Amino acid sequence: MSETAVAELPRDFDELRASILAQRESLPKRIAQIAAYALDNPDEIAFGTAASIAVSAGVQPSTLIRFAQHLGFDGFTSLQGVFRARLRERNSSYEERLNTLRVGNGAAAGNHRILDGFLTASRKSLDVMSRTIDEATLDRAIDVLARAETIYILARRRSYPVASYLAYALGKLEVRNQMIESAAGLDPEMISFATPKDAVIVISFSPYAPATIEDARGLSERGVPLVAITDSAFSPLASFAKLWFEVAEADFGGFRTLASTMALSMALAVGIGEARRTGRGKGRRGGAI
Amino acid sequence: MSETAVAELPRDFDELRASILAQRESLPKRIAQIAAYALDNPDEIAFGTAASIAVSAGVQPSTLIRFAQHLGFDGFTSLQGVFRARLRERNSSYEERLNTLRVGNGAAAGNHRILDGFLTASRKSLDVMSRTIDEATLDRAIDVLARAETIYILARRRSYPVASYLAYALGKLEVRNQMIESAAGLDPEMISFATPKDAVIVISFSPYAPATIEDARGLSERGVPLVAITDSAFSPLASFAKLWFEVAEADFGGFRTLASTMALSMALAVGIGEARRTGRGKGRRGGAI
DNA sequence: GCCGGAATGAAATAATAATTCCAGTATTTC
DNA sequence: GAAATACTGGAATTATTATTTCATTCCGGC
Repeated sequence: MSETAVAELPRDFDELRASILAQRESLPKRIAQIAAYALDNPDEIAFGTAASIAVSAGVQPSTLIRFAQHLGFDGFTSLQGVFRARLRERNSSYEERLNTLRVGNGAAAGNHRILDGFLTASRKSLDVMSRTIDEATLDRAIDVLARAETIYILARRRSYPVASYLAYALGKLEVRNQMIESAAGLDPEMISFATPKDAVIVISFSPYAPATIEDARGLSERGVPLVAITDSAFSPLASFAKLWFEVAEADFGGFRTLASTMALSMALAVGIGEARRTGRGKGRRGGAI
Repeated sequence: MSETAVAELPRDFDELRASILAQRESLPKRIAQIAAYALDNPDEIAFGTAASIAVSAGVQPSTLIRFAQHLGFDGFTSLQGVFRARLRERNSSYEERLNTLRVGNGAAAGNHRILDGFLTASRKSLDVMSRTIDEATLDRAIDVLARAETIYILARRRSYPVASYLAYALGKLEVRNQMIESAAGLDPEMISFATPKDAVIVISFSPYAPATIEDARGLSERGVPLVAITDSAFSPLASFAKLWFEVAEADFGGFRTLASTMALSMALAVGIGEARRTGRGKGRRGGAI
């Protein structure tokens, strides 16, 4: 009953692990059994019910509760919370930081905070892309684009900077490309030049520029291969582009970064360049699909 | 009540995702709302309870169950199972990937390696900026720019995407700005409008675009305050800009990233917006459209 | 070999969460 | 424009799951 030197309760998984290891000698047999099981099968603890875990670890449910209480928790549920937090933590370590970096507060360090916010948001975007990018899509996109006679680039508003970078990089790599800009009002003619032998890179994020969507749809209907970069499976682009990347950019103060979109674009450009140089995409059809 | 042709139920997350996408057009409003939420916050679904998810997605718990049934599951619990399975699997595959990245630095698939290179280079650039940015310069630059009647933006070639982003962001923030583009050949006139009451953001990296340097020099000589973003103290811009940032972008395969330049630009834009809103930038708030 | 205290197992209970039901409201169809 | 149908919100109900309780067993000291 009395606080038998339970110290403080572990707040995260590492602390919990350390706590278990520290007292493993002095634990009762069944508790030790659960402790070993927990460290070996953390996912089971995170997802299972007290009963199911008990069965698979060969103890009674009540033992699980006693185990949790031994560690200083008030029940199985809060112990389980730590195991779950461990799984989500991989994703959300930046969230916390971004939340503490609100734009408005703190007059003195305000500007530095803002920069810090964008740096953090950019890093987060990059990390998310590291984890979620689909290699197969990347390979196929580069394959399709490397085969194209002319690559049309279609992006407006917030995505326009990416388009201009792509045009620059592809130009440097001597890949023929054509930006479709809205300024001059020549878009319809430009678009009419595109054939199924060409390809389009289209970039648009919510709220989608209507002109971009319509142009993309038109091109798609005429059989021009489309590679889209967009932000969700619900994007209109996702519905009619054969190949599309989902890019989740973090934001700060309502302004989303372009960090991972940019990195992806650079990779596309260089990948296309490589494919052309090594002949992977030239006239040879029937490679990888 | 009868089995209304619900097809087969998704066994893993990818199938589930595909299933959602396939019918997204025909889903009822609230169901679609949950569908979007689920694809955006899969972790919430994996760990939350029906009630907690319902609150955070802004629907009723019963809607969640209807959503699950729409997809062919017999209830929320079995739907949740798919989200949990994904989390377990993703976890192991993420660790796998990290390992292969460390090990097979050269042998890995070409295109993925390229993307990875740009992601890494971008991260590195951000880290460098975190460490080296000069707060005082940032504060002063934002102060100067917030006072300007019109902000002129001057950047070409590789830096042009940054300029176009700045123009977009400042526009959003209702800060009057004017890009100086080379295309139309109107630059001289545009530049002639600038007065010491305005300010210029000029961005250029080695090899510096001659036109940018000349324009910047001209503006500087006419007393227009200059804020420069460039890559070294030896840059010509550093010599005649009162305020300048040194930005060291990492590169991959000879292509430098724009990650930290972009982050800095976003911070400048938002910082200017903040300064205007809070009146820090003198009294000229009416200057914007 | 017996006693006291901790540890354990098993079942009862309390808490929590999923599901169902129904009334009211939109939306479609004829 | 009316009827039918589908959708939604909210509370009631049922199921599941964590926790508590208590009788029993185990184990070291006298």
